[in-house]
Amino acid sequence: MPELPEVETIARTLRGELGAPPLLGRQISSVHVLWAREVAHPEPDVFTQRAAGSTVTGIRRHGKYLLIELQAATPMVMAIHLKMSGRLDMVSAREAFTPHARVVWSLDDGSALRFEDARKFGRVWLLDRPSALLAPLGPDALTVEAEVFVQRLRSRRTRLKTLLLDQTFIAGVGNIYADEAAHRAGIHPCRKTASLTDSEVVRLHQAVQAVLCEGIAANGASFDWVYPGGHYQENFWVYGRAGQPCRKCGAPIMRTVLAQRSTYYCPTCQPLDR
DNA sequence: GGGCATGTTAGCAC
DNA sequence: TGTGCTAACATGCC
Repeated sequence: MPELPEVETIARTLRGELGAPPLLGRQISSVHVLWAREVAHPEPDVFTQRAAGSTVTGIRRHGKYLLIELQAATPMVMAIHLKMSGRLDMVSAREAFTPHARVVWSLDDGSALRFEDARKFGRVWLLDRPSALLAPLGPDALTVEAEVFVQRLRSRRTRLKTLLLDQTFIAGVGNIYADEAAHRAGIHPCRKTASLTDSEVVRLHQAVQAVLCEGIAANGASFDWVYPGGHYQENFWVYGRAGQPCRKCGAPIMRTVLAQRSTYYCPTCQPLDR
């Protein structure tokens, strides 16, 4: 599921802002690492021992990373990246140990936080501070200022779609929101950054933040078997709509492959030459 | 069985 | 040094 709006929705859920019982304020009584080979850093013994007994004092997000602040003898941060198929859910202790559960945090009220990940790409880290982990990332896509966005874009020479997916440019945009933002801005995803006019770059910045905000307002997008909950998929203008009419101009949406990812665009609303 | 998948990264070529 | 391409990670769905 996880691009910025989906991770933001999880953060809000775990803070208790969407009505569900919060993780915020709970104490972790024990940790169970169920896929020992890779999922947790540091190694499971150290991870479980250090996290047990700590209390959740904050839940933040940068790009696609969820950051859970823990208070113990020394403060720590648990960073979680869901990659392609990870999910995080508050469940009862009884429901916690499902076939794809990779890490389970048992909590002081008898509930549990469960990290499920069918494809095993997701990772969790327990850190004194997350600065080294986050250092390569660009500013968060939701809050990056227009001037910073323009300045960073002007220092890159690549195609628009490649740039939007590059987490060192801005952090949080993935394949869906990249295509939706490019369509909203009326810019072909294959355009070279150097060819973009100043007004196009400003439009792109606004489009990125608009589609991310809409995604958050819809509690994210969900489709196929991975993630239930959000409904932004009902509002896609291009993603996954190859052959269907553009909701703006009626021309059939095209699919191509760019930066090794499926890329959807409207050939009329997003002309390549200008 | 083949193709596809909301993500990232190492290795290599230019 | 920056950019781009491929393969790899591991699994499930259609």
